[in-house]
Amino acid sequence: MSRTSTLSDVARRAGVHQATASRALNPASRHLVNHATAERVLAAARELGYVPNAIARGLRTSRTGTVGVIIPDLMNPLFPPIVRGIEDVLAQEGYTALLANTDNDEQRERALFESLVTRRVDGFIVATARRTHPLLDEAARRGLKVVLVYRGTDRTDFCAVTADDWLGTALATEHLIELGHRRIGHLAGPQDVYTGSIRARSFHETLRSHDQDVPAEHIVVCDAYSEAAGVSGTRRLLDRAPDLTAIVAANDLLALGACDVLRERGLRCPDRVSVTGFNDMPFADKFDPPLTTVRVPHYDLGAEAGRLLLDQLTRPGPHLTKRLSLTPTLIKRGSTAPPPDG
Amino acid sequence: MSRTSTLSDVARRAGVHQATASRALNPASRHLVNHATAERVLAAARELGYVPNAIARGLRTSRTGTVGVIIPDLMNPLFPPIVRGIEDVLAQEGYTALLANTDNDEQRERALFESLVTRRVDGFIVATARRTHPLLDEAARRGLKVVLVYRGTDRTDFCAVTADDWLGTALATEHLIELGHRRIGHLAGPQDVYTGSIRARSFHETLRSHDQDVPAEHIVVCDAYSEAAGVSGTRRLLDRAPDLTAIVAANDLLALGACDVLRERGLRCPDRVSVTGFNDMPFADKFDPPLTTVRVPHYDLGAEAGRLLLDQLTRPGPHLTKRLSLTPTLIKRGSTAPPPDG
DNA sequence: TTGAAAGCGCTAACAT
DNA sequence: ATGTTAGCGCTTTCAA
Repeated sequence: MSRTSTLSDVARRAGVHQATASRALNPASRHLVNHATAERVLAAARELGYVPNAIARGLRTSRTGTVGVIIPDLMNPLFPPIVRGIEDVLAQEGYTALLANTDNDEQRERALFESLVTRRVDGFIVATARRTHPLLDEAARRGLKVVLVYRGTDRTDFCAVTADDWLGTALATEHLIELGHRRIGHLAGPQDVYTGSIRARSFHETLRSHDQDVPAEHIVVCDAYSEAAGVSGTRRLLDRAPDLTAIVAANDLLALGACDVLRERGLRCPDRVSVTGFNDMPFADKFDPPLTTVRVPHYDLGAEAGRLLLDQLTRPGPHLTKRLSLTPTLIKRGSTAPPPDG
Repeated sequence: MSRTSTLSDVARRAGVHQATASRALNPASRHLVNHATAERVLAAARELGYVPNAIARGLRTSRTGTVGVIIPDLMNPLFPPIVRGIEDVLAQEGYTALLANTDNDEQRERALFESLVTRRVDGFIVATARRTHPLLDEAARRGLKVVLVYRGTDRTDFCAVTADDWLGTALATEHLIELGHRRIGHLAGPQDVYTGSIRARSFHETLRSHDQDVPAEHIVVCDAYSEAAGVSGTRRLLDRAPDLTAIVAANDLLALGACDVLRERGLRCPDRVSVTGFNDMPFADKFDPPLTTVRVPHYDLGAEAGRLLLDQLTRPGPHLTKRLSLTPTLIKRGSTAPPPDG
């Protein structure tokens, strides 16, 4: 392998000036070049195996055609579809997503964010937002273009695409009420995360609006959206309120943890205790029992977030702050049934 | 927000020349600078919120500190842990992974590959390899640094980290033999993919070495590693060989498809037909029935691949082609049991 | 220990 | 329709 060829190599071979070669190679400026000349340049480029250098172009144009996508945890199966939605939409305009997986670790997140800023991404899509989040504050301070996806934040100056978490939780809770449950508990997500707090409030309000009391011991806050957190949360919940006949979990992983504990304590699901999840993660229908859950259009969440960001990137001038909320659906499966004493 | 500040802004504020500022800011060359001066520069940088421009640096040094990671399908839960392993190792040396998700689409793969080459990544980790693969040929022609992970290829000039697929399949097959099965079928993966072909051959050889015949109709080749492909593959398999008492699936998704068909046909698993998977994907233990499968150390696969690539990137001179194989383990769960006629 | 100067590969304003 | 020129922000010889 010799040195990789550059624009001026192509220009020389085509017998034109560098600038002409540049114009010919760039679809947007090709019309400025004589057709025959352009052909010659294209041919030369092909012959030399010329690959444009995005680094050099980025330095010159100060646009890199990249977008930083910050994800809390790629192992959580709800995020890959969001990523795919983002990628598909961005690709339509020639943008590439640079994925950053923070693993729910603030250190890591800072480092990755820094690295993306250093790489001069044109914008960010953030799925790690907490209700108050230093990272977002700094992004705003730096004037970066940011769109939130899946999780909102307390600030109102960011575009965001979220699921209607309030509605989703209400659907799950009302489903249980309709089945006849009167002692329903809630495995809440972390309360510094928007989804965690809004789902908890929706649970509470929905029960209240159906004239059910919500004793404090019926709500337990988990410290992460993971199966392990669901296990310890459910243990606490059942220790305090052993007579619950149903549990609304703030997401599927927590619900899975709940099922683990029910099994461990010999409380059959759904015969003795019903469980609902949230997200309809892949294979939720394959579990034992199949999980009743709230389906969120994750792909579309990603796609819409991508569109919102593209809007900011491609349209000049100031922008409205748009907040989009997509509607979830209740998926009834085997993990919910009427209460035993129903 | 004013313009983002550059090295010369920092230099001016610290009252030194740009070059000095550069040296001070760069850990590797900091020792060339008077300690007090360096402090001044650092302070100035902090005050200005200076963020080095990786684009400019990359243009100058022709090293971007990035690695392209090409994944067939992020929705397949086996890949996220591989990615995490890669990222963790690369991060140790300051490299960043740029993820490219091809969605098993060759067009997409070409486009993403092109885009990564254009972005001048320093190397590639490829998990999409087929046994013969134009992409790899071109990468070799261009002299790119490439390490394969999870899937090998027919070429012998690439470093690769794979699981011992032969052993894994043998473990699963022998487990069924030991349970007493005498009519075992195989849901093979795509035969143009290394894992698909080696697992199929291992299945075949393992049965032969236990003096079992392998009629052609006991092996069905699926055209993808997906649940849907598993469904249609299993239908074909059972249509041809309805008396099978066990199925070795080439991966978990195919196994899931097999279970779907068994359920649809009223053949209870494992009572009537046992099923094994491959990979031990997340939540495989939660399925109904819990899936007996072969656990592969995915994270370590990724980590080792990262190390191999780092080696090529950071050590000068020519390199040996290393091929690493990691050992899988059989995980026995509820989807396997003695045959009904046992 | 620091400064001067060149140049990585490209695009875009300006000139012809 | 094409060429000239300057410069994006940085690192790195070379010179002082």
